[in-house]
Amino acid sequence: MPSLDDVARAAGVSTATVSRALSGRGRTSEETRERVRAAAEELGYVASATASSLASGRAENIGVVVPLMDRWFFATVLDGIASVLAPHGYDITLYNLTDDQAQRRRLFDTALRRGRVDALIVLSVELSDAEVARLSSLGLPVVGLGVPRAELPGLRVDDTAVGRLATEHLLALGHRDIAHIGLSRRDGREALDIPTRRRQGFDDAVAAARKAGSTVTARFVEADFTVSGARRAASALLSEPQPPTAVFAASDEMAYGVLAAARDRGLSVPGDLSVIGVDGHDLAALFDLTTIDQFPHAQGERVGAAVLAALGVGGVDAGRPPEAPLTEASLPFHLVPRATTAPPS
Amino acid sequence: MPSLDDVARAAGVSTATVSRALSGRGRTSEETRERVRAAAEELGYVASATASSLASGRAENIGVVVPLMDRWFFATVLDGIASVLAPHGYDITLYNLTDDQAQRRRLFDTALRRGRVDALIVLSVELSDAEVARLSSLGLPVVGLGVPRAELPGLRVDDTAVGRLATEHLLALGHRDIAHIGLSRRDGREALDIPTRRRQGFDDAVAAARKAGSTVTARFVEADFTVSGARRAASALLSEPQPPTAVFAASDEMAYGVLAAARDRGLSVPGDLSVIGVDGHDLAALFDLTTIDQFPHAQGERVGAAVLAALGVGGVDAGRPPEAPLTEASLPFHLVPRATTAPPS
DNA sequence: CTGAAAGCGCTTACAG
DNA sequence: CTGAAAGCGCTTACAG
Repeated sequence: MPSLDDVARAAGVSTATVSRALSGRGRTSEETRERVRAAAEELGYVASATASSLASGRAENIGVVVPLMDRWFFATVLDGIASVLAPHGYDITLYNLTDDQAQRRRLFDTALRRGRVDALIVLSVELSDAEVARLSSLGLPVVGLGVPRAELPGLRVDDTAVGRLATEHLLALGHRDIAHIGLSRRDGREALDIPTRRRQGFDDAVAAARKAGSTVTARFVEADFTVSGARRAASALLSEPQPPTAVFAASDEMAYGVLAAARDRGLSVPGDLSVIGVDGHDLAALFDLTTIDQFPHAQGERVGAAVLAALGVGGVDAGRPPEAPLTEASLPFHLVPRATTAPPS
Repeated sequence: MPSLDDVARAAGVSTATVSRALSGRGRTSEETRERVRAAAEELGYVASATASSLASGRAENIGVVVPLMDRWFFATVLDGIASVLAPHGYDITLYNLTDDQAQRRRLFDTALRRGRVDALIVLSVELSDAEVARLSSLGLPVVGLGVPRAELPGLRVDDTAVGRLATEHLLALGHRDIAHIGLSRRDGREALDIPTRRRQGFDDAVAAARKAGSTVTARFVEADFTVSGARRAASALLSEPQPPTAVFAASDEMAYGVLAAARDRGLSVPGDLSVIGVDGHDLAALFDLTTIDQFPHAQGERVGAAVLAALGVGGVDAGRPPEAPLTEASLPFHLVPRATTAPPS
């Protein structure tokens, strides 16, 4: 691999000039720039990322902290992030955050503190106070996506509104016995996480319907965010003497589990049971699943653009203080009615 | 962020000693090592990744080249890779390889040549000769997974055998009119890519059955590797006057498309049509889909272990020349019979 | 606009 | 076992 010196020698200028000509930082005459470029091209020179970032303090690399890399949602968001970062020359390094405490310590105490990235994107993980403090002490721009922490600037969907919308859809169809399958943390602390917000929206919509005079039976069933978890929970629910006529599942994958449980028990959808999910999953159309699409790819693009803005990279947004638009729960979502929801028979 | 100097001062030793004590490279007295560790701990010191890699030539970072980051298969493989690399302190930087030529040039001519990674994992992408040459000129260990290139050491499944196994399963059930939905490149060049190999297996199995005296009708239908692509292709196929009694889809996601097409046309599965896929997809159990599982998570673990071995990291394998086991098509796969395949009625 | 030189924060022969 | 010193390959004030 050729070095800066090789290019300098070939072009007959100093290394300083080569650096300036190639990076575009600092002045260079048009003519010199051309000569340097030609020499670099000729030699196949590419600046060493590590030398460059040691000298400049810029890593041109963004860290992305993800839970569950193999989940469709995160993979899709990641694809969205990459699609906006790559054209600006930023690489992405991946940090997988699991529930394993030793691994989390390794991540927060070591991996993230090695100065490898210019900024961090954190995707819907729940962080302890100590972890949030760790993140702040990094001295880097950190942008969250769906992170339930007011301290971190971040983008998110208004998941309470999402839960409300899903529930209202079922109520509007005439359902009066509705179950919500999801998660809910009511451990004293202010619960801002996505599952709890969705459940809150469910509760709110039910309360509003009751206030308006409807008699609504509402149940909440806990299940983890997987197909099989929801399938088990739904199986139990549907074998009760008086099963609900509609289920709001907290994610599309959970909704698939509900569909499977209904099929297992010989219930027809939407004849015997209406089902609605959340996400806009890849296969939702295949299942004809009514869902609330939250455009995960676009979310990735937005959060990617947000870090670029925080770093002062790119177009008009450069340098703009990103706080204002970032702390809002402003990401779009949209009800997609399909064949798994209908009026109760 | 504290630096090496700070630690050296606090521990009352030279920076050289700190470096040795903390990295474990070179001799240090037990006592000094402890003192240095304590000082580092106390200060919260973590070595700068960029300075360290500039000085040592080791980046402790592995590049992973992926097509289609949002595909379940690749996300799962990636998760497997991360699970073996992270415990060894290796980070992962992601390089998304699309079909966009400009983007590919940027990747091969610049991004990969910046010296950011110690080794590269390349996941089932098809590379031009120039790109393979680029990869070799990097002077780094490169390990492929499902890359159809003899020049690159790599792991792969014997996809011809996979295609044969799927087809034999249908033949063994008694099907004599079988279609394969997939891809096949017959452009003169030796076609070693996964889709073509699977089709080759299909052809081989059919030929063998004929040789053994069976009268078999076999058709090949081209479709891209998506649910909707396969759905369209299957729709056309199933509306022919004499549709096949069984379909071998080249991936599980394609099989989902076939199931949807059958449902669209009111055909029952497996009553009117048997369907088999390949992958061992997340949702295959949900669909009761017969498939050939290829254990993608384990594939990721294997290829992760292979690069570690190539770098001489970790246990017994360190330094072992990885060529021999790596060029074989030795990754396991397994038929998982479920409810979408049965004898023809 | 261009160059000489210091410096980014580590690692590693080389001596002792 | 430990330290002084060179060096990894760039970038960037500072002069001119």
